[in-house]
Amino acid sequence: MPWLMKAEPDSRVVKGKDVKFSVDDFEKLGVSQWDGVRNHEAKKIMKEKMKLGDKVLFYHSNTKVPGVFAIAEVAREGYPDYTAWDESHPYFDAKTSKDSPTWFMVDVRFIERLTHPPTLALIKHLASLPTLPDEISFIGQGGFEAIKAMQLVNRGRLSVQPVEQAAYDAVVLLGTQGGWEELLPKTGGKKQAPRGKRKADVNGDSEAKAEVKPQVDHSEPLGKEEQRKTKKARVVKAEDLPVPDGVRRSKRTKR
DNA sequence: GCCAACGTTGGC
DNA sequence: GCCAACGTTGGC
Repeated sequence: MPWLMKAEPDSRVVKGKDVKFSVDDFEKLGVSQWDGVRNHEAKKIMKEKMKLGDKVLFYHSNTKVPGVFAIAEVAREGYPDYTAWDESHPYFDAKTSKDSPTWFMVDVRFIERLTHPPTLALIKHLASLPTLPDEISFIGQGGFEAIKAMQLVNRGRLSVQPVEQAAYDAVVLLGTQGGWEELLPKTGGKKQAPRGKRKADVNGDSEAKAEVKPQVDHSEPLGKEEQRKTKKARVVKAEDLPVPDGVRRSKRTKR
């Protein structure tokens, strides 16, 4: 089964380290570890569901133009995300032990860029249409329906999510063929549908991009622990495994 | 076990 | 930078 994985292409500093990972970074790296995911549902997918060779839509999130920028594939199946044990790491989790790892990751291999990266705006727009537009009839009715059902549209916050084969095929076709640009409302238009008010929504105004997000203090022995942290995937090169001598091979800061 | 408060995600 | 959505926490 294909998957969609989100990464943040813009710089964002966590615990003094930049956690950005863009399609450019990915292409240069070739194979990346998908570490830093701190959400149990996403973890479960990586630990148990993703299989060698499965295709992946590489998605840019929390950025100016969110969308699918490349395709990739699973290069190594789930194994413990050791970054959770490194206290200097942005996504250190004091509650996990090496004896029973809580967090898992996979390795993902870059395959190729999409020449017409399907944007979230496009995907949402298509999802809102009653019928398949002629301009993109090449995705077929099945592809159209599958896009409507994408979790990306219906469930924004999961950073690793399953994608139906038909949706994967349609997104790749859109990204390869293009021809959908005119379908979108012109720039400047804020087109988002009004969102419903929740009765008791409190928002502690969290970050703005590029802001240094204070790392959660794990020093306290109490509580319900790790479950709360949902961190976006941050990725390091596969060769950058924990090595005894601590040789730093990557120029990207990590741990 | 319900549900209000809280904190994070992530689009805009 | 703002704030809706939504997962999680914790009081009761």
